[in-house]
Amino acid sequence: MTTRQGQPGSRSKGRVTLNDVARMSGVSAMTVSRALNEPQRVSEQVRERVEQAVAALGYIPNRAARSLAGSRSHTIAVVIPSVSNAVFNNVIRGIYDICAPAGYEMLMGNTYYSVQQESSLISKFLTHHPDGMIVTGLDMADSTRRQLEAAAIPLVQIMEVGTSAPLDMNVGISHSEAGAAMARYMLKRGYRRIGVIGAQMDYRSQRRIQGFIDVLVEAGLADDKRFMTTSEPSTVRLGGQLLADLLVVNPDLDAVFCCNDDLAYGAIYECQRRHIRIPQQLAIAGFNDLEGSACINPSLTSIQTPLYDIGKTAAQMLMRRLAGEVLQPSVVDLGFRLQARDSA
Amino acid sequence: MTTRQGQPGSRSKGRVTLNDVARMSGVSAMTVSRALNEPQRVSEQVRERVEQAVAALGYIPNRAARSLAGSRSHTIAVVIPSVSNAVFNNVIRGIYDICAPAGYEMLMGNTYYSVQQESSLISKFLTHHPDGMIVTGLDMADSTRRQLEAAAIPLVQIMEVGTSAPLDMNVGISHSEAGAAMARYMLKRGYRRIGVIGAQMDYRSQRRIQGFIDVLVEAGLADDKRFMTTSEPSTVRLGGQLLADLLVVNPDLDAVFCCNDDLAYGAIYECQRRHIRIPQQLAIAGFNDLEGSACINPSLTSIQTPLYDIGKTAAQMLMRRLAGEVLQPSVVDLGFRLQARDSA
DNA sequence: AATAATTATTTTAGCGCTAACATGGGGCCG
DNA sequence: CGGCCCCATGTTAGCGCTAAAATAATTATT
Repeated sequence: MTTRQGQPGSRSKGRVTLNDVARMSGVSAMTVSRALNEPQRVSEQVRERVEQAVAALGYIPNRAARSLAGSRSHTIAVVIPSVSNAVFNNVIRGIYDICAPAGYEMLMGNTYYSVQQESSLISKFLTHHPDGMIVTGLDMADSTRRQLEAAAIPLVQIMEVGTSAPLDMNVGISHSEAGAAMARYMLKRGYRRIGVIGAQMDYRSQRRIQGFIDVLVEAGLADDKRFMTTSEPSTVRLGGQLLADLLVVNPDLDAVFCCNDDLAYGAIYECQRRHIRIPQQLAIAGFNDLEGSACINPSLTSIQTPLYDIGKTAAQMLMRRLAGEVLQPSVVDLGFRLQARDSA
Repeated sequence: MTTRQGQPGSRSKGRVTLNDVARMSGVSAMTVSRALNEPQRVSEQVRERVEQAVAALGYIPNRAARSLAGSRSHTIAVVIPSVSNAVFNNVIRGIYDICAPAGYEMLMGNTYYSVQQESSLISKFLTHHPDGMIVTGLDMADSTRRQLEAAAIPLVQIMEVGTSAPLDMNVGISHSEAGAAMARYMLKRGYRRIGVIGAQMDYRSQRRIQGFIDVLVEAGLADDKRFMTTSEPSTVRLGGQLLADLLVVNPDLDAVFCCNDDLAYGAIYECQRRHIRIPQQLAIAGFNDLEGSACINPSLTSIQTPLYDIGKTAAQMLMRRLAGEVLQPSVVDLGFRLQARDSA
């Protein structure tokens, strides 16, 4: 094997450059650049010779030089709470399916549901001078807001709409409306002693729950001791524990809204262990409608959100803006769907 | 709101540069560069004036220029099958916890379990001229192998060890040994009519299953019609369906090894629906030991792998190599643990 | 006090690429 | 056949930063 120890400090890494390709194919560097980036603008024979030289030399373009020389980085920065969350995975696919064919790269990072981490991540991303940015949520630190305004790049805030004016563009759903829809559904089904469990209380979870509770208040059925939340990260185990805690205080509950499906799984498992029949003794509903929610026993009633479309739409808005189009309106509500199943 | 329509083609974006900061703080650009990157090498007063100027001007460094001028990009490329997979999430955290404090950025991308996607992703990543690279698995296309050799950057192949010689460094576990350990465990527990279900048959899943089956063969208990696999992506639903299919052919099975926990969840749900008692009538085991596996009913027997440590160790090896250290040996097997629970 | 050694800062040059403009050689018009 | 436009390609300059060498300012040593 060749040595890979590198040679820190060596200026040139002896890599093949555009000029090497130019020399080999007998044209100027600029023509090679065009042959690679706008193939239709050079003659066919030149294109072929350049392609051969590229292959023969193993030329790998240098993005840093390209970004620096051109004024565009061909990069979109995507800021989400957690890539590992199945919810955001779908959003990312939607973004990717638009950005990749358009020649844009995605720079992706996690905030881990922390405003502070979000700020430092966005600062870091701005050093890449991305051509556009997609950020989760409408809330952010004031300093970050100012940085983004100063950067003056197209920006789409995703996941939620309606809670405040977006900085630029905005695609998502109304989480408070979704929470309210679930509450109305439960009321219609006849449940009256309704509890709520929530974890990882980011703004969107809070709004879901607030929307849910507002409806209960209106119906005169809200009771603070039935609402149990924590800022711990959502896990299946935590769902079971929160339900257990809730039942200690409220043994007579007839329904529980879990602010996401993972918590709902834990709640269902806990009921199974206690031989509580779902939904006869206790109805359970979740939020996000993950893949497993249709399979668990009983199947889980949940709110399905247009995750893929949120990502896709956000990316499309960005692409159009980058193509010079002026977009009106810039707030898009994609709506949600209540998926009724056996658990509630 | 300020206009964000951008001005494609404008050469300079009128952004604040290092020279602006230098002018304002009354020193040369080089001194500002040092004040920011090696603060201990400039006098305290200069450092302070520079910091003030940076804050006042809202200076954001340009990474493209930095990469181009220096010979290092301060970037580590990470190539994994799927960021959304909970398994890789832990690995990523391990990498991040080492790289971030060392001032390295992570460029992350999915291969979606496709060799072709892996090749194009690696090509794309090489255009960023990362200082190091972490790639999942030991298998890759020959052309990719050559590209990586030509790039001559430190490389760590992660997740599995022992199936072939690594290109450079290697950290992981032996999946065939892990599969074998599960088979021996099942045999010891007295199961004799043992089936296997597998999906998303990447190399590592295949090796788990092969290791499992090899032990059955040795025990004279292997039966091809009890092994059911598909290349579809693993889902909970698919786990249920594969188990159902398997039971049609083998109604007398007494145990099933699922090549990952998601499939095992589906299998458990399917048993619940059919009122098959686990493990009395049918034992079920998974692989990966996800968070929910301890909570499901019955709790799932699974193989726990040192995911966080794999990421951390890989990153550490890379960092040491980048610091100029020569590492021996370069293959690290971190081992696994069989987590016995109620399901098998 | 003169010199050497060390530290702090500046100067110079250039990383690899592309925007903008310049050039040259067809073809088409009047 | 000169003037015009159009196309393919070349030339020039510079994006913002840092490596390396040069210089200036300070401290240590004799």
